[in-house]
Amino acid sequence: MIVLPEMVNKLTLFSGIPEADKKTMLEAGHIRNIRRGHTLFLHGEPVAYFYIVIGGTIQLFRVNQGGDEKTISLIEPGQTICEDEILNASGAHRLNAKAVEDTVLIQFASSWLRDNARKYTSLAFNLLNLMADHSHEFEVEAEQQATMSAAQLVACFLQKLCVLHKLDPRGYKLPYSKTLIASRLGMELETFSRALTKLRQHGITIKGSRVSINNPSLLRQYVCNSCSITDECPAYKAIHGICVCDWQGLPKGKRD
Amino acid sequence: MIVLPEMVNKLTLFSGIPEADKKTMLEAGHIRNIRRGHTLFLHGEPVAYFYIVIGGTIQLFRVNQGGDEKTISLIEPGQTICEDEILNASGAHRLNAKAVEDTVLIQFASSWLRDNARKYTSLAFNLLNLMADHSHEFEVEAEQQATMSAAQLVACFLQKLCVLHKLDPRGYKLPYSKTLIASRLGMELETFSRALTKLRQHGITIKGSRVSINNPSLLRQYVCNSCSITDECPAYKAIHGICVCDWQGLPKGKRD
DNA sequence: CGACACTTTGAAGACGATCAACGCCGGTGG
DNA sequence: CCACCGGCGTTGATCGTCTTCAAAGTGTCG
Repeated sequence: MIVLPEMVNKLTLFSGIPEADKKTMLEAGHIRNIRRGHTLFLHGEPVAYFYIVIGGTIQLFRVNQGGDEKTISLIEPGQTICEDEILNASGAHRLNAKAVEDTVLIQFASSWLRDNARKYTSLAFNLLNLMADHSHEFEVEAEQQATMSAAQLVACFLQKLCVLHKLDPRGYKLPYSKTLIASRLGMELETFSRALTKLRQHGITIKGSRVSINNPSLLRQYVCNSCSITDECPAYKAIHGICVCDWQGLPKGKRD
Repeated sequence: MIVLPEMVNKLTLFSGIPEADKKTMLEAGHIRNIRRGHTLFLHGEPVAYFYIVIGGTIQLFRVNQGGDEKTISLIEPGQTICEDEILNASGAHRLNAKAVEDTVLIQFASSWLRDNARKYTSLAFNLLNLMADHSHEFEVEAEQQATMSAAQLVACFLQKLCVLHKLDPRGYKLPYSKTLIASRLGMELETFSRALTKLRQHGITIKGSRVSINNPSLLRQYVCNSCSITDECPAYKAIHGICVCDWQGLPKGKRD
């Protein structure tokens, strides 16, 4: 018998399902360990499993013609992988996945997800919720990529890191390599590095992998100015706790 | 009593639901006409309805600080609006929507969607499918935006237009203004215009709103070279019929 | 201590955005 | 019928930002 970590039981994905049923459901899962740098699956392979990350980090990425990786997202403990690919008709992985560090996950046959979503309305609903949130995050990110400068993107990333990982903004360590972060932000390593330099003038200092955000105005809750209706942007706040969409510490199009 | 267009009955969204039940469900809808240029809803307003477009086109867009619009997507007959916002917890619109041309849609109270998804497993499943597809399309688009040059994006757009609207590539009329297309592709009108000029050298001619694609190699079914596994990219083909991800007629980084 | 991965810095070039001017066209009003 | 206007698209010039290539610097782990 497998002892599932307590956190899996508490996932909102399984909320609304009777405890007994949940227990049975989760017993179908198998623990899997992926060594740092090893591959979980590749683009084009058939979609066989649904995964829940328990420890470590999984990188989802594409490889373009030139051979370099573009990171789509980084999956952390408590998050899931492949729900969309399973629920989609295509049947093949659309991304590559590998472990950034030694990673532990639980895997379920993909039919497990489909069958249980059919059986438990709550699960189907939680999945709908999850996917709606994802696609919203994606929209926001796409807009930011298009609108903001490299330095702004980096600043937002560092801020979000604090909020989501509950780090102390006064001084924390980057959880990933700079190369990985640059790839995650869709920029070249050199651009990322130069962005860090610029941020020093705005109260964000980075030495090695040690970050500290000293500009107090970067730490309070933001109110979104870019909304067309009111001064507040509840949608953003609901998801991120902060409203990063209007971080304007670095006006665009201005020389240093 | 409202006479619903036949097409609504055939939507895959409602597949698997008994005809009688479907009929009752759909009778809850109200026809709504939106005049060209008029607004359907604004960012920040509460999410009140689920919409199915029957005729015309709805533009979903954001307005950024500078005041100009960034088009997120163009919704055509047979497509739906707001399913994600309804299934998401936030409760407020995250986008603006207006009619590009005179548009007809059916609207349902947002609770209608939630309740019926709870009642009919098939509907919940079809929604999951739909959203999984959307998020995939989004991923592809985000990648293309990041990878391809303006000219490549335009070429792909024109190609897709042929496929999705079943137009004759030898000569067809742009269904939208160039300003709108440019906004949809995330570029300035000037950039779009210059891209059209470049495409002439590659067998795509545009005069006014008349397009013709003369380069035969741009018309056959594409096989994806950028996949890491095989020569074929079933995921792309499944969705688009063509694999636009490897359109390389215009090598990047080369001067004209 | 040396090897190697990772990061920084510099210089040059490509690309798209922006600003400005102009051309084209359809509509309106005198 | 003509003059004027506004919406829309094109073209040119300039400028900022990011990428690319190249080389040097830093850190870590055997």
